[in-house]
This record gives sequence, structure tokens and C-alpha cells, in this order.
Amino acid sequence: MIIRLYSRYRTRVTTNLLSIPSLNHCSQCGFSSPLSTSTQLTRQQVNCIPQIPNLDAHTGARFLQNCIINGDLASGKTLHCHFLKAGGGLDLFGWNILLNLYVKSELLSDARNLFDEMPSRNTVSFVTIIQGFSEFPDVESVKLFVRLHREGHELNAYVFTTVLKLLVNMECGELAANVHGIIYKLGHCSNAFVGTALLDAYSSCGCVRMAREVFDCISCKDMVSWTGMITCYAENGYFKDAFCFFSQMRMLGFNPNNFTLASLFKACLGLEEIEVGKSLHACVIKTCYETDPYVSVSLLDLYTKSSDIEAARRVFEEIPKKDVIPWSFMIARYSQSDRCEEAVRLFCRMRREPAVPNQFTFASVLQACATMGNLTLGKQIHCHVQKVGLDLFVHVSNALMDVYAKCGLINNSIELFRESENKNEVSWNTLIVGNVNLLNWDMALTLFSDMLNDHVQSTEVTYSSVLCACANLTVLETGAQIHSLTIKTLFENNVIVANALIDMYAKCGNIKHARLAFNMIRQKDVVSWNAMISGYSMHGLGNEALRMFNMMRKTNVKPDQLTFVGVLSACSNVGLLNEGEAYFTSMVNDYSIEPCMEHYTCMVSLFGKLGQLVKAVDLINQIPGEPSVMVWRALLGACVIHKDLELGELSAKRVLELEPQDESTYVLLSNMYASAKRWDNVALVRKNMKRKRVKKEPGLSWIENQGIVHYFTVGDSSHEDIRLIYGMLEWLNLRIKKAGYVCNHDVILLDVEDDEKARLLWVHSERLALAFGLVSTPSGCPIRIMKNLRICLDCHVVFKFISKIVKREIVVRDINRFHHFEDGVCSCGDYW
DNA sequence: CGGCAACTAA
Repeated sequence: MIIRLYSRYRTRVTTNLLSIPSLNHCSQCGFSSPLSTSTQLTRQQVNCIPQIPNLDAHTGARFLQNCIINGDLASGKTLHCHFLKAGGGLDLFGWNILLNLYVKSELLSDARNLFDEMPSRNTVSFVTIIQGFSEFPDVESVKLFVRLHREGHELNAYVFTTVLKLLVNMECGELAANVHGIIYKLGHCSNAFVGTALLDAYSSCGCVRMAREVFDCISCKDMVSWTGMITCYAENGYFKDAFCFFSQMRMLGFNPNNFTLASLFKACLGLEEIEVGKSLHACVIKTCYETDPYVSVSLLDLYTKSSDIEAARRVFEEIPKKDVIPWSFMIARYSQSDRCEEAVRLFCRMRREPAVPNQFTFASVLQACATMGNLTLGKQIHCHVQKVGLDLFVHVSNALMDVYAKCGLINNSIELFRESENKNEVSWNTLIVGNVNLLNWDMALTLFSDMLNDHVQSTEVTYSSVLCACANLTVLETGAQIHSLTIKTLFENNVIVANALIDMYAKCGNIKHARLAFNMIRQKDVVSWNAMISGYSMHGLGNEALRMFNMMRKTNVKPDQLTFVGVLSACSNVGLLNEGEAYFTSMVNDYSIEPCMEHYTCMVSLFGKLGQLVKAVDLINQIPGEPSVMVWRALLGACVIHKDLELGELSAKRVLELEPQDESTYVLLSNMYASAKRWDNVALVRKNMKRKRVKKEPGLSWIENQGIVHYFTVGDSSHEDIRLIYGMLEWLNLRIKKAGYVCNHDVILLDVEDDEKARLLWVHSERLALAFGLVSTPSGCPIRIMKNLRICLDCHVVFKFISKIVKREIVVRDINRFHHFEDGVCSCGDYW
């Protein structure tokens, strides 16, 4: 009864006040409703407020309380004016309510002004204002806490929950330890609110053990405390403990709510317990939490990460009023899981809904554009984000740069990069990766050195891309310098960087260092193993490659398609017929990997090398679809070795059907005719080459010495040390002739005398590079030469002789592989 | 008059 009367009285007060007409509009100052402005009240506005008779502090406070309940800011402000004009009339209790009204209405500067102008303040005033600013935390809020303490106000539980939340928002949870001391002294530890806030602060900075200690001290743990502890475990990777605490909580009779469930889904993901997640999903449906924004998004996370994107889609469609987060989430996950069309479709659908895309949405849909190479859509979105100013977000501009780079318009990316005011390391990476993908390796390295000059921190992406550029340029010394940079910046143990190092060393001809880089990796992944296996195979060290594969099988890293490309090519290099066939069968039967064109190529090459040409042809006939040019080339190579003219002609024909301008095929064909003494055919090949205007790619060999790359073409005389080089060549010529070398004139396809042929052979680019290496490096140190074409047959013979005479290891990387010449033998076994 | 716990992302 009493309550009824009281509430009727409250209603009457409210009605009375609001019915004063001049409160709502004043013709003099245009002050209509204080709601319309969030600025501080002007003197004039205050003067316009008529005096409300008989308004004592108690009534005022009650009225303001009502304003908070009804969200009636306008009346609250009006009352504020009244009290300002009256020069008082509210007590501290009332002022605090008004302060709270401003905070709840998010009028923070008004709140701050009121706080400073209030006649007096107590703990509640401080707590209220600090909470108001906790969303935008800065030092000012901490200062307020210090002031509260210094002015001697009561340090109650509210103060600590508020300040702890502030610390979490400021991302300095570790400072909680200091506050913990005061809390302990004042005996607030057992309070559930304080305890949970403290627990959360410790959790936010990863101090799980301290969080647990705090939790144990809470005397009456409520559901929120339990949930806080579960969340702490889930967020810090203690997924099992999260579940253990959940069951303890259930045994005490507490029911999980949306907070608890969201954390449990995170734990499910961490444990990869998708089935548990599904049963929790059932629980979510039963408790009607399915539409909760947090719970639904954690479900989306669970299903997309466990690659059940269809289940995620079903959850997504069930969310009734989707805000930007679920939309962005799904678009992002579609973009990342190679379902770019779906991402774009969803984006278009989103545009017809009330949800407004933000920078995350655009970054994701641009990522999809980049992957698809959809320049048209990319440009449209570029215009749009520019219009709404979202291109200022670094992630959006990076995604735009990526779109242009992936569509081949690298200059547009560079322009965007230059204009962008917000750059980060990802912006640099995008440009570097873009250039690497477009085979602009020099440009990638130039950008990297600009990046170093700008003092931008490199990341694993930077290092792996520039190392890839080094590998393709075969610049060992630059690669080694970058290696030392990775050590300095503590990136050498990063598995992605280390994999790139293996590849770089292997491709630059230093297989021993590749192995050292491999050995350094603690958590080797499939890429590490593949890089090492194919590295060995590339260097003709087939047995070593197979040993690697057998080591790999003892780990829990699963071999993939590329692993078997390495393994089978190793078998082919060494000529291990039975092993090769066994691995090929095992790949299909034990590892369920369908053979791809590269696998067939390796097998054809393996059969071919051992002279089993019938088997090779049989296998080619088994290939589903059209055999690739690589397959035919492998067969042609085999025919050259085993002098099968008929099959050789056929395979050369197939190669030239697919690549009519392939010079090396003409050379092989001609060699084959020459060794069969079919001179008319040799002439025919030559004529054909002329008629089809086969572009002869100029042969180029290069060698790196003290950071400088020296290039040589055939008969090159431009090098500054050319006299020394020719002197060395002459000496070598004499020495190897004495050792039994006979010139192979058939290699030269020109119609000239044999003497001239011999002279032409002696100025081949690889020989010039070798001679330069011999005169410019100390004796005994290995020489690494790169060539852009296949090494010439005669040079191959010569290099074997020279390696024995000068007692040096000579490494030649031609377009296909590495040749290690040592003591008169080549690692390729004369088959390549 | 004031308090504790949860979601995406290049």
C-alpha cells in the first residue's frame, strides 16, 4: 500500500514538472530541449528556466532518479538549470544522481564539468566519473583515483572494481598487483565483485596462477566468479581446466549463461573438441542464448575454424538482427577459405541490409577481390572506401594495394603506398610480396633495403619473401646477410623464415647450410621437410633425400603432394627403380594422394633413365587428361641417352606442339640425329629453327664474388679481368687434353669447321665464369656458377676434368638442377 | 548514487 502511494507521488511530481510550458521552449534564447545539445548550459539558458516552487533536495533527487530510469535527459538538464539558478538546493546525493545521468547519457564532458563544479564530492562521485571514462581510458582516470585516495574518501569495494576494470581497459592488467596489495590490506579479497575484477585483471595479463589464487580467496563465489575463472582459463590456453571448472560449477548448481557459454566454445576450439562444441550448441538452443551476439559469433568461430562452414552458415542465417560483426566475420572467413565468390555474394547481400560495413568488412571483401583477381570490383570498392574515408585505415589501404598487386598493376600499389599516410610493416610486405609474385626479384630486394633504411620492423613475411627473391636470383651472399639479420631480430627460429632459409641455401647451391638451417628448426612442418627433400633431390643427392623422407615418416608430420614430388624426383636422380615404384604406389594407397603431372614426370624420367622406355610410354598412356610438356620433355631426355631415335622424334614433336619456340628441344633433337650420323636431319632441324624464328635465349652464366655478381655471355670479352680469364682457360685446355679430354663437336649446331667448333666451345659462358672463379677465389674454396639454360654437354665433360685437376668443388646450377663436380665425377651421374 | 565475466579482423 505504502509503495503504491509512493509511486503515485513520484508520477505526480514528474508530471507536474514536465507540464511547465516554458521549460520546453523559450522564445528568447531558442532553448527548446536540452536534449538537442550536449554542450554546457549557457548563462542565458539557465536564466530562462523559471523557478520551480517548493523543490527541495529530496524531491529533486527522486525526480533525477526517475530521469535515469526513463532515460529522460531533457528533464534532467532542465532540473540542472533550475538548481544552478537557485544557487544550490541539491545535496551530494542528488548531485551524484545527476552526474550518473550525464554519464549514462554519454555526455562525458558535461559530466566532467559537473564533477568539477559540484560543491563537494564523495567516493560515489569519483566512482561514477571514473566509470564514465573507463571506455576511453587514459592517465586522467588514474589521476582521479589517486586524488580520491589522497582526499581521504572511503576506499570501498566499488572503488576497486572500478579501478581494476580501468586497468584492464588500459591494457595494463599487470598493475593490478599494486592494487591487490591495498585490497588485501583492507580485507576486500573475499568480496566476490572485487575478487572477480582482480581475477580478470590478472587473467588479462596472463597471470593465470595469481588469478586462481584470487579466485580461491573469494568466500561466496557466485556464477559470475566461476565464469570469470573459466574465461581466464579459456583465454590463456588452459582449455582442460576451463572444462574442469565448468563441471565443478555445474555440480554446485550454477547454470551457465551467455558469458559462460561463449568462453566454453573458445575452450572447445582450443581442444579441437568439435563434438563437445556441438552438444554445447544444443544447450545454447535450449537456453535460448542462440541469438546472443557474443554466443552466436563464438559459434561461428567454432564451426568455421573446424571447417564446417555450412554449419556456420546455418547459425549465421538464424541470427535475427545481424549487426556488422557477424556479417564481417562470415565475409572474412569465406575470403580466407578460398570461397571468395561466396564472400562477395554475402557482401552484396549485406549492402541491402541495415548493417553498415566497416573497415574490417572492406578489408575482408578486398582480400577476396585480390585472391580472385577481380579488378573491377576492387576498383569499385576503392572508390567507395575513399568516399567514406575508410581508406585511411591501414588495413584497408593495404588490402587495396594487394588487390592491385595481384591484378598485376603494381604501379598502382606503389602509388597508393606513396600517398598513404598510415603505413605499417604489412604495407611494405604487401609491396615486397607483390613484386616477388610478379618475378620482380631485384625490386623486392630494393624495397627491402628501403624498408631497413626507414627502420620498419621486418616480419616473417618480409624475411621469407626476400629470401625467396635471393633464392631466385641465386645471390648467396645477400641471402646470407639476410640470414644474419634474421638472427639479430630473433626470427631465425621462426619456422616460416627457417623454411625460406633452407630453400634459399639449397637454391643458391649451398646444400650443407640448407641442412644446418633445417636442423635448427625445433618444430619442423611439412614445408621444412619438403624443402629439405627437394633440396637434396635438386642437388642430385637422392639417397640423402630418401633418408630425409624416412626420418619424416617417423614424425607426426604428414607428407603431402610436394613431398612425393621430391621423393620421386630423388629416385629418378639416383635411378632407384624399385623404390620409386614402391613410393608411387604407397603415395596412392597409404597416403591417399592422387598422382599429379609432376609425379608422372618423375616416374617417366625414372623409367626413361634406366632405359625402360616401354614402361615410360605405358605410364604416359595412363595419365588422365593431356600429358604436360614436362612429361614429354622427360621422355625426350631419356630417348637422347638411350638413342631411341623414333620415340625421341615423337616426344620432341609433342613438346614442340605445346611449346613451338623451345630451343632446347631442337638442340636435343639435333644431338640425337648427329649421334646417329643422320646429317640430313641435323640440317633439317637447323632449317626448321630458322624458319620458325626460334628465339635463342641468350645463354648467361653468373658468379657471385664478394657481394658483386659477374655476368658472362658466350665469347664475352667485356670483363675487366678478361686476360686472366683467357689465360686460365688456355692452361685448363692443355691440362685436360693431357688428361684425356676429347672435344664433342656435335654440341655445336652451326655449320662450321671442327676447329672453329672447338674454339666456340671454349668461350661458353659457363667456362668463362668458371675461369673467373678460379682466378678470383682462394684455392680450395668451392665455386658456384649459375646458368639460365641447360649446361652444355661438352662443358659438363670439361667441368668434370677440371674439378679433378684443380681439386675444387664446382657447383653449377642450370635451369633444371644442380651439378656438383668433385674429383672428376658429377652428382647428376651424367643424366639430367 | 556506483561495481565483476564474453565475439570478428587484414
